[in-house]
Amino acid sequence: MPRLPKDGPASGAWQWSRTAQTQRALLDAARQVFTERGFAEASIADIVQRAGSSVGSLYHHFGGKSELFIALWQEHQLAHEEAASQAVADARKQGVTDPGQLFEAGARAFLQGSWQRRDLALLFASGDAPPGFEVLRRQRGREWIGQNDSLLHLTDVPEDRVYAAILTSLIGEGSYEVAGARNRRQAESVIDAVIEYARRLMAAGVPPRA
Amino acid sequence: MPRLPKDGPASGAWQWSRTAQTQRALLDAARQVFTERGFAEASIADIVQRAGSSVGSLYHHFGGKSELFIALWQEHQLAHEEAASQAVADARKQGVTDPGQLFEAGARAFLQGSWQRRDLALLFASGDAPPGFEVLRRQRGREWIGQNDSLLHLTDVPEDRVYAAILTSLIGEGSYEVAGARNRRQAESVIDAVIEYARRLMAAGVPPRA
DNA sequence: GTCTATAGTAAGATAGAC
DNA sequence: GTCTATCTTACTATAGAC
Repeated sequence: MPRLPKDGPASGAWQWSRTAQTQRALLDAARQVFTERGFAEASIADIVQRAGSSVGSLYHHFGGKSELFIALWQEHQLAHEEAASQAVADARKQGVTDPGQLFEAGARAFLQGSWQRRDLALLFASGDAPPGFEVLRRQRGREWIGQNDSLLHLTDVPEDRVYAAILTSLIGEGSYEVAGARNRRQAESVIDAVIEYARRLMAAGVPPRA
Repeated sequence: MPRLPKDGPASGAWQWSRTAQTQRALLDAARQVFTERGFAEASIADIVQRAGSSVGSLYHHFGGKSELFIALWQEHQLAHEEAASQAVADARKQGVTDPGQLFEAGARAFLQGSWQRRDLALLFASGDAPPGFEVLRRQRGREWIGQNDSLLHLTDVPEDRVYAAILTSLIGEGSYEVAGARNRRQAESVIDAVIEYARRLMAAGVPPRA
């Protein structure tokens, strides 16, 4: 089923590179197939078929099934984090200075993003992912906590790692439960609960050292 | 390389079934290979070779690579939970009645188990596992919380699920960090930190409902 | 530089003899 | 119950058209 060359760039309005189009088509198809069937069950053939592309193309642009999955995650993650950063910036503009409240604003925006784009949030929290993905998630989560909760000067000592890891997994688990909510109202209720737990955790800072 | 039938149950002392021996050999080999190379990278051929068994035997007893992995996890999990239950029972005998303190005793025993058997704890927290494993973990974690923290009557409403999920992932992440500690002293220090965070989380019970 | 078609390879799964 | 031989699937690599 070859594409028709007739349908090419007629009106000079868009000379978007062919590359960008192909990558977008593959990412969109990947989103469909991965969210429907999970990572392991998804087949490359299925993805490229829906994208109207080819196996070789996928390997050319992304390097493989795993890398395509990770690219999809990075896109999702970026949207999440931008929303959170924006929310923090807005709060700052309105005069909020308390780090706890700023973190809360960011976390709330982050979790609301999990409700929009539920499909992806559930996928990435399902554990059905390529080898090494969990490591990436942990790294990213730790970096994110480090940025947002700038009050804490997190180092590489285990006690700090535990704090960051637990805050991250709290947000992560919350994200999963939000995505699984039945309706918007329920999602908001879950978000409130998650924020409350985060507040408790941060209340007294890191525990005293030896 | 066929096994010699000569070496059978000579002195009637042990009539352990052949089945039990084979399963043990496969589980032991699986522990070695999975902890060394992870789930995805591990090959069935490698496992059966180290076990002195065969591919067909593995499929006969366990059903496949994934099921073998899960059987290994269940064994590990059982040991963890028995240690925790024992610790709770001991605390009760010594007159402790406060649910928070009882939970703490169980959680501490659980985390100490992650330090012994570090290899398995790291494996199961690495995310490199068969499809569906994450679902099993969540289920088991939720059941465990439900048993141990009997003060809370957890139901299936999202707010309760969040609480259970977060407490579970707190213990899970803690378990991972404990297993990655450099020495016993450091592990104890991490355990203290995790217990402290759990205490904060449980301090005020579940959040108020609408 | 971009993509298609196709062959190669590795490994998990299965069937059937013993 | 155990094991070998075989099958199937899907990732990987490559040659060459446009």
